[in-house]
Amino acid sequence: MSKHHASPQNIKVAVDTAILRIKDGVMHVLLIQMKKAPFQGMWAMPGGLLEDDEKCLLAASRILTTQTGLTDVFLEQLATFDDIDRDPAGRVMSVAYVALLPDQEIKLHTTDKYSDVRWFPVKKLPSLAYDHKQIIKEAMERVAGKIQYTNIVWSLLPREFTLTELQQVYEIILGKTLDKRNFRKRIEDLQLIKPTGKTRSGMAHRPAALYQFKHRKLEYVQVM
Amino acid sequence: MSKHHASPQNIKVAVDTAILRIKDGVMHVLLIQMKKAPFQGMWAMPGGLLEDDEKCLLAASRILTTQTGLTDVFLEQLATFDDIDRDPAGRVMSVAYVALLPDQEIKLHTTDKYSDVRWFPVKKLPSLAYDHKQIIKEAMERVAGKIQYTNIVWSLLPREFTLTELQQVYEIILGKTLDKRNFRKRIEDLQLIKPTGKTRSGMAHRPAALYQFKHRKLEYVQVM
DNA sequence: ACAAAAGTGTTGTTACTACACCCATGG
DNA sequence: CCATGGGTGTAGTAACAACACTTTTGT
Repeated sequence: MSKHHASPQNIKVAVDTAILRIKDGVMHVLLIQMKKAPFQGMWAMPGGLLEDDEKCLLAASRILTTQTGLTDVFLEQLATFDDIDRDPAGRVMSVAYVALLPDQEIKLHTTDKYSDVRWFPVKKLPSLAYDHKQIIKEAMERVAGKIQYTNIVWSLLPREFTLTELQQVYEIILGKTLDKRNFRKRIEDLQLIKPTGKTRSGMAHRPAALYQFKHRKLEYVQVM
Repeated sequence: MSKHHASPQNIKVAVDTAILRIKDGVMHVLLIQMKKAPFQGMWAMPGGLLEDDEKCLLAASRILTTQTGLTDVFLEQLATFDDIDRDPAGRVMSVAYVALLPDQEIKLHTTDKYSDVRWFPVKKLPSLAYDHKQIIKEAMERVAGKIQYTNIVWSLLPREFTLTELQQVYEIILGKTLDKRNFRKRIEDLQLIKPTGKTRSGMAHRPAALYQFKHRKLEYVQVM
């Protein structure tokens, strides 16, 4: 309803982005190390206060591009976190976003705002500022849920990939192994991907056929 | 990350609640009619600006209680809506919530803030203020999705209910008819409900056995 | 006795699971 | 020729879909 009272609000709005990617067989999240008190030396998700004329999604996108240089990736709102004392500096609520990146070389852009930027396995997080531990947990739950009834897995894979790579993404996110033949049957039935005709050779085994997604945008399909 | 800049923000935060309930066989949403310009005479979801020391969930709960007098109902965050010009009076973002109520007599509390309060079928909405049409649409999608993989259906039913009433809730939300025998088999397998021993008589047909949910809180189960 | 909703089983079909061997390549 | 991961089919089982009649009550 957004009705206006006489008394002005004293609430600030920040946007934080959980930037997720699979690396070395486990899910990683991009964290920055903070320079200033009260969280000096601690790690946090990249984020910042929202500008007056900026949509949250745009702010999340800006944060993502600043840190990674990437633009065309999966990005969606997760939830808004507003515990009264989540920020010791005052009432700051965070509209959190989730970004999913393919497993590729990413040049991390360190800015002078932070003392460091790094990928951390989500299961081995350092001590985090604010309520970011909770936000990352919910981001993971969102991904694990959504990979089962949508095609978002495309966002975690490069344009061309092998069936084994596709299967590994599912195995990592769901935390269980899958039967190769049953998995391939399932994927074929869904008709989400098509062979590119190319193969990936150079390894000491039979070359794997490369596939690509027919559509690289969110669709709803019962995968598992 | 919630870092603080020198320039103060000029963004307000409101909380709006989509209060949903099944009535006369279709989903209804509670709307209030606005008194003031620029949306005078138009309808909107109840809501209001967030207080400085108030959590969003608490604000949503307060809104719900103010309008309906109810307290112990399903209430969860939906999403945050922040189109720059969603409110012509300035930058006001809305943290939207969804409330689900059982189909029972509800005394609506009209306050002098609004000129009217009413239930509207979600498929026959009047002209709505702000982006509330979109918010209600997303609320409905959330409910339709969540009823399939959780037990939230309890929130739309009274404490005691018949199997037919339970089935009707699914049929209304999913928008399709279900086979009675298959439905009952499914529900029995899930073990979410138990018979109360009582029956509902007084109608010109065989009395129906009454059931109740074992747990009236959110659980994850594949229902359909 | 009639109308109206409650309650109840079986069968065919489809989807899922479990499982093992040959293939193509690089070293 | 050996090591490595790529690629493929079948059979048994479990889940799901389709379907119709009898029961109990109120009028």
